Amino acid sequence: MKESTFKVDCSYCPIKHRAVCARCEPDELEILNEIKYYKPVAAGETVALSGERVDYVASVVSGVASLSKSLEDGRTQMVGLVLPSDFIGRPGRETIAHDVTAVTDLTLCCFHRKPFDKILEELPHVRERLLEMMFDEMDAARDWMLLLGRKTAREKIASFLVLMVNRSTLPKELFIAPVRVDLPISRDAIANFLGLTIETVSRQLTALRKDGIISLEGNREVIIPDFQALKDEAGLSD
Amino acid sequence: MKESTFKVDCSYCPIKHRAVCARCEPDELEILNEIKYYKPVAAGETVALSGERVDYVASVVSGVASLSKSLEDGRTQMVGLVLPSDFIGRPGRETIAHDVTAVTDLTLCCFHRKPFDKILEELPHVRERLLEMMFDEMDAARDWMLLLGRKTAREKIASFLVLMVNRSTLPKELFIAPVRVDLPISRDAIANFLGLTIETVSRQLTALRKDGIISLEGNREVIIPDFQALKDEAGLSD
DNA sequence: GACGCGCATTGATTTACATCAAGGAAATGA
DNA sequence: TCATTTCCTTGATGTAAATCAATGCGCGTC
Repeated sequence: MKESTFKVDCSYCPIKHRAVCARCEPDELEILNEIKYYKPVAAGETVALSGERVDYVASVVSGVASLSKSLEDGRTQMVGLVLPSDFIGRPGRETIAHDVTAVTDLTLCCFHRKPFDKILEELPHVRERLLEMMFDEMDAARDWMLLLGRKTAREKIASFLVLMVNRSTLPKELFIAPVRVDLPISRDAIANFLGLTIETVSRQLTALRKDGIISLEGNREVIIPDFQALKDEAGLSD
Repeated sequence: MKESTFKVDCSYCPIKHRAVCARCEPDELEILNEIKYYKPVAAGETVALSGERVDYVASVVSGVASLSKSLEDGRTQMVGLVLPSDFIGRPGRETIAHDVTAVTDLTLCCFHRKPFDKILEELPHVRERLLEMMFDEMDAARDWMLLLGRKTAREKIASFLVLMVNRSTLPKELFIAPVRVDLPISRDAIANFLGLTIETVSRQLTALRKDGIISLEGNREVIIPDFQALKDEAGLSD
């Protein structure tokens, strides 16, 4: 099966200010451009499986992907939510230790792994930016550990909504109530993200609704009349 | 209060093969050496607090430290266990987002932060190694998220013991049963690490003992007659 | 329009772990 | 030596979330 892949010019790239290439000079972009190709992935499709060989690393240009790990009996935990500009893959290693799945339709800006490893040695701006992104990801992971280990179901849901708002809304928009967010993932995926069951997610969402903290429009849209009230429910620290 | 700090020659450094400086050439070590100082920290002391300014980054030469985050009401989650050769701090940023505490007496090999940031730009081997260490830490964090979100108390305890064995025992020694481990942290710290209470930790340890998976000698030493049996209890994947 | 299918909600019940409450054992110190 | 403290274990009880089990709702298909 031939994969449909193609190349695109960087100048109109929507993630050029945040992705791993954000700090690059034009000549550096030119070098990256030579090992790059775009790759669409349909919602629901597997991008890579744990332990599997992957011969590229990539930036997410558009769409949402999830990183997850499972126990043999099927219990699954999402260990990362990958949004546009985020980086997928591990340079210098052929395999990854988690599954990567397209949650929505996805556009990846892929770099062949071996030449990318070489570029990492040669282009300081790529390496610098990647290191910074890893530190940010590590901080987010630590916040998530606090959530998974110590927060109640209600706090988990509230934290999740706060995260969704922060990642999809400009800071200044937060002052214009009500805030609206479109949830990018299903109840089931939220449950896997928060270390809960789908039933608990559903119950806590309706509980927050009954308490007037949020209101729901359809299954995917959440309206938040008072963002501070929601943050208070989240136990702070995100 | 004057801090007691001092400098030490790198050639006998016990962590020189794994720390952030592991890939350095002699001339690079020389440069690092100029901004470095040793710093002892007593068990129980705080190394740094969340949000606080820290003017150094450091490698742990000996001892164990913990990274933790708390909610306002006191619930605490350990988000990292820092062992010898591990790196503490965030280059390029003045503050960190978690508390760092000395679990045992600690020896830190500190680098003044600002010159270290500069060195990171200039010495590719440091940057390279740091990036690799961050990826490893990220993988470990993801394993931990799976544990926190989806494992039972018994699996958590077993996973913790497996981790302790893997970090303190050479692979080939695992074939010589029984394996012995010294737990570096108290029950209370284990509870904070695993997202449990101290009582549950205690109960699960005695349950594993009664089932013949482990035996306990004093409060800190664990003997594992059959390491594979313990791994089976851990739900695999560590 | 009726059927099936995939998601989400809601209710009843169970259970794993937390919380509350006592004690025991080893370390520290007068 | 006996307090005192610190750390750990064990037991009784409570509870938050899981599990089990219907039911509802939108949506595409025949």
